[in-house]
Amino acid sequence: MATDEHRSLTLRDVSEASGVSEMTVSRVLRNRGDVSDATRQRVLKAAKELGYVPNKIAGALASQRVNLVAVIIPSLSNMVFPEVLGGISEVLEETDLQPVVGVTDYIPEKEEKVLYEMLSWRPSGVIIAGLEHTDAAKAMMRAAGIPVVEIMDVDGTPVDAAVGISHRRAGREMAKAILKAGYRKIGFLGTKMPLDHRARKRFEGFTEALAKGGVEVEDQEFYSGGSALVKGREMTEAILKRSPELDFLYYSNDMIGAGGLLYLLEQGIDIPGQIGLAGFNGVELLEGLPRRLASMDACRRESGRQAAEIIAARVNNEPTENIVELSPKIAFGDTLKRR
Amino acid sequence: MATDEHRSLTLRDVSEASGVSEMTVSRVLRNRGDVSDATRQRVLKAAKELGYVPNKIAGALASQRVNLVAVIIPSLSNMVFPEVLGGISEVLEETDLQPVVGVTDYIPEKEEKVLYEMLSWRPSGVIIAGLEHTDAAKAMMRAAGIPVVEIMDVDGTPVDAAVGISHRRAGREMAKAILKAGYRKIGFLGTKMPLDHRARKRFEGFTEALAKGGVEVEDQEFYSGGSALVKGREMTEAILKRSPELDFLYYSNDMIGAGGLLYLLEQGIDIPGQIGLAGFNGVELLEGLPRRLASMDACRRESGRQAAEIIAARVNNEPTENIVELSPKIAFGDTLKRR
DNA sequence: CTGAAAGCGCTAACAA
DNA sequence: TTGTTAGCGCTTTCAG
Repeated sequence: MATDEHRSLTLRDVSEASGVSEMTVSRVLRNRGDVSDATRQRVLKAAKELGYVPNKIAGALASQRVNLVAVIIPSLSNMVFPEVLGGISEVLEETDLQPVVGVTDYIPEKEEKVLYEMLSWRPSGVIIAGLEHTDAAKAMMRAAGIPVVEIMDVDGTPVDAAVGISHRRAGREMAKAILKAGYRKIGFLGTKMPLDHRARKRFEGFTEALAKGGVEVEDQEFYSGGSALVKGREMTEAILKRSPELDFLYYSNDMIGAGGLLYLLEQGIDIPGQIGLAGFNGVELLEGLPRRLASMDACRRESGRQAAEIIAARVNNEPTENIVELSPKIAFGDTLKRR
Repeated sequence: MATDEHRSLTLRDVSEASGVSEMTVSRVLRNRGDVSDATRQRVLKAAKELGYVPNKIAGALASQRVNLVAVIIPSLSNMVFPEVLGGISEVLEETDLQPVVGVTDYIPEKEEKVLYEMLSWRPSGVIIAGLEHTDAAKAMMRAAGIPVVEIMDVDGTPVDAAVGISHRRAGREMAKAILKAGYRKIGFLGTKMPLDHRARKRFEGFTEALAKGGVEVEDQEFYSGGSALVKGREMTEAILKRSPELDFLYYSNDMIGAGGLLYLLEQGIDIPGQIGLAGFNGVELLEGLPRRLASMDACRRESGRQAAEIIAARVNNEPTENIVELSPKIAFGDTLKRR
């Protein structure tokens, strides 16, 4: 009584079942080359009846082609990244390429590891968030000899190509809008995340533009972990207790901004008269709040789309732009006075 | 002047650079078998200097082992699924297995395609959301000869193993709690999604338990697409305009429930006195709203964890439970009277 | 239109 | 401790 050790079906099984050579079976299954309709039908029938699933590992090794695109992002729970992914999928679905996602949790070492792991499957391209990577990671990407698109930031030098917004500029423009609206006592609330380079760059652009207007950030508040909505409330309460003179609060993301907004409304504070608010990201999720928070769209979906398009073009040896800067627009909502 | 056609480094390159046989290089790189410390160092040095990244495709073909676990879920934008993924990663990180995510958009044909695509890479296991799949998909999973865990639902017959909550029971328990609190005129608001089997089962359990109490759902309202928060507002307004006698609204997810809550608070309606509310999922994101919506935890993270544990055990030929039913608890929050 | 032969880059199994 | 040999399942290439 032999143990029925499991073994996947192979081309050979289909070949034997259909009485056609492995080579021809392979051709049928890939729609390559000319095959008579009669044999094609026989092969298809046999493959279906057996329940044959081709082995891409063997196929990839033989053909030296892998239809995978490595997509490396910091987090899935941020809502921002699933949207980027949506843009990527949308475009890749029209090609024979497939995205494969890796998550870094904003940790450089983990990014390096994920990248290594993914490159070892020899993907056709890499889409990776941000321009900041370890030297080893950059070296790997350069050495891989495949198209690499860094997304969601263009403030820096990409390994190969980049698509995204300038966070420095985003910070500057929000600062200008705030000054123009007449606010002068400005507080900043954000994540305690030295590794979120994009948030840092926004802050830098923000303070720079304020400085040009002769204004400084009066007070700051940082958090990490926990429910962003709750943290937004708590931080807002804390910063206003400490600095009641503030007339504007700039939040590093919409979620904490929304928490702050809800808190201030409950306190009966006049928004945007007494205090103005703005966040960042243009999170659709927040439509439906009592007031629309001022924000700035980070062009997430579009970043994904364009990155995927660059990969797809490069895979076909078509020329592409190397740096695509997208322009986020300010949404004034109901929490930032318009001028 | 030869064109510098790109070619990945191979074991052979490392072998030549270090003067050690390919086999030994392979051993060093995989930490397998005994290798003298001297040669190990030489190999490591050579590999690092060259920037060698192993080719997992060849490795997998030769060893017939792939350390990938296919994870197939309906959507990434639902917040629910990233949390499941979190649980999976958490457990798999302690093994040498790696999750690979595929998304189906709730479309059975797409699920079938994604599954086929992933199985063709010969993963070590499959974790897939739900118990409803096309016959072809079920056949593929059975034929794959690898552990398969269906998650987030146990109302049905799994192909192999299942981990999750009973949505029928969840619906029943919420209905009982509502009746016990004294509400009698009940409205239901949900997604227009014939393919969301879990929402359907909750609804079935819900009406069943109401019926036992001699109560029927008085009115219903469905939506599709758009911002859930906004839809929650709109639907709530619509259903109450049509059926002002309602004293309880059961939402099929927390997001639309939150929209409804915000709307009703703005209308100055007494919650949970005049109208009670409940959602489903226990979304952390919503903490921080003016009131906490009554809800029911779907044990998302835990489902992910346990599914991953089953896969990991099976890969090592260890025995496991086949069906794990998790028990969601009602969170009464501030919108459902307690009795 | 179809088939046979020769690998793709690595590892299992065995030999030294 | 190290090396040799023979594939893994498929596709490329070249011959019918």
